[in-house]
Order: sequence, then structure tokens, then C-alpha cells
Amino acid sequence: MRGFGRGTGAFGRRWVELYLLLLIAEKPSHGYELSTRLKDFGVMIPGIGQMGSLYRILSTLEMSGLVATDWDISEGGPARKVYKITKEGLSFLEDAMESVYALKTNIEKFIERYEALKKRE
Amino acid sequence: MRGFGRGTGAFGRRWVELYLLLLIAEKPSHGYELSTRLKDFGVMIPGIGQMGSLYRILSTLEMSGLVATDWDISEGGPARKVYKITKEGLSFLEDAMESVYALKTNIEKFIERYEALKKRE
DNA sequence: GGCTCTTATATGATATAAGCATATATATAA
DNA sequence: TTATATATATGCTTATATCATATAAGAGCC
Repeated sequence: MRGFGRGTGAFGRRWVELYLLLLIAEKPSHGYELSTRLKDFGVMIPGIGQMGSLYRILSTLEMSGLVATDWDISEGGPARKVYKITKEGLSFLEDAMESVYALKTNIEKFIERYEALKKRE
Repeated sequence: MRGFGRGTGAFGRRWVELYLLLLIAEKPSHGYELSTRLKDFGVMIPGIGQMGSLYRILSTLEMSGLVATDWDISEGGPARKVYKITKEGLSFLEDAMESVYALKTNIEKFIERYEALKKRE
């Protein structure tokens, strides 16, 4: 059993997809930039330790029509594939927020119960 | 891409392990009972839709020494494999709480940023 | 020019986990 | 005797995560 919050298995794939959708909705970005913006959230996310996974997740988002892409060659250096949110992506995110709120409640319940357990000892 | 909070991919495996450790720490239980106690948390958890996955996760917890088991044949009906937390399990849970608190902060940040995005539109 | 570093995207191979079906078995209720 | 609830467990297939590697542009250095 591996640890938590140390880059392996901290979240599930679905959550990473939501994080990416939010980041892209805030501002269109390319994959490499998204990896650094993800780190700013402060909790390690699975499949992101290695860039390969991130690109694969972005591909699935693109294939399912939640994001669209443009190649940006204006900056010099290697070409950048810039992801932007679609209407479908925004409404998917909106629908998914229900689960995010539920998760928050859930985590709070978890903490509450853990602390009750601690007191009991 | 499948949905969230509908039994598929809502959490990661590592979180399920934590939930199970907390439940078992609160009260020793057998697998079948744990599946119903998990549902009481209100958010669907991956690998738990089907009982098979739950038993496999419990096996890994047992193999790694975080829980110990006893067979209970006192109640009638099929024998029950009762899981109880070990010292190692408790200290693992304690260490992991750091990640749980971080997740809470993280989710709050997510919600905050989503709501800021909504206002901007 | 050749060397290394950072930025940037992507795929191959393998290990782990999730999801679905199924097997086994005891007791109770209809 | 048939069905239902309880109870544990494994086989198989697909999906995901992890690790390694390939490709390539530009920048800085010597």
C-alpha cells in the first residue's frame, strides 16, 4: 500500500478531468502549462506525476468534445497545443459540481468521525 | 467519459482504503456490513459497486497488516470474516489524515474558483 | 558545429485497479 | 422447492496508472 498525497493515487482520474476542465475554463492553456497550474492546487493528483498521463487525459477530453484545441506556433520553441473549453465542457463541469459539493460534505463527515474516534481513545 | 458520484470512479482506491480503515476503527465489521456502512457516507465509492472489489481491497489491507481478522460463526448463516484495526492501521490512518485535511482545502479551493468563474460569465 | 537544458507533445510497455459476471454456501421466508 | 437475504470469494476483461522512452524546437554555452 502506497502513501497518499505523494503523487500516487491521491485522487481518481475523474477528478483530474474536472480539475483540468476548471483550469481550461479559467484560461486556455497547453498541456505543459496545465501541469504546472495543477501543482498550484497543492495536492498531488494521480497520473500527473508523469506528463504522459496528462496528455492522455487531455486527449480523452478532446475526443469527448469537452475541450477543443488549436496549435500555437507564435511563441517560438516547440509548438503548443492549446486547449479551450467547449459549451459541452462547461455544462459537463456544471453538472459535475453536484459531485464536488457532495465530496466536500463527505470529507467533512470523514474528518468529524475521525476526530470523534480520536477523542474516544 | 462517465459520470461522477454514480458509482464509477468517484474516488480513488486509496480513499476507499481510508474509509474502510476509519469504519473498521470505529467498530470491527465484516465485509458485507462494511459495504452497507460505506453507503451511509452518501457518496459512491469506486470498486464498491460490486462486492468483489470490496473483498479484494479488504484482503490487501489484511495482507499489509493494517487490519486483522477473525471468523465469526456465532450468529448462524454463513460465516463472517470480521475485520478489526491494528496498531499499524491506526497509525497509518493518523498519518493519512494529513492528506484528508489537504483534500478538504483543495475541494474548497476548487469550489471557490468554480464560483468565481461563474460570476465572471 | 556539437553539447546540454528547458520547453513541449506523444507513445510503448507493463503493473495495478475497476467493473462485470459468476461460484459457493447458510439460513429464512413464502 | 423456490426465492431471498446474507456472506465470501475468484475469473475475466477493460481501464487507468506508472515508468520509460521517442521526438523535436529553441536557447545558451564553448
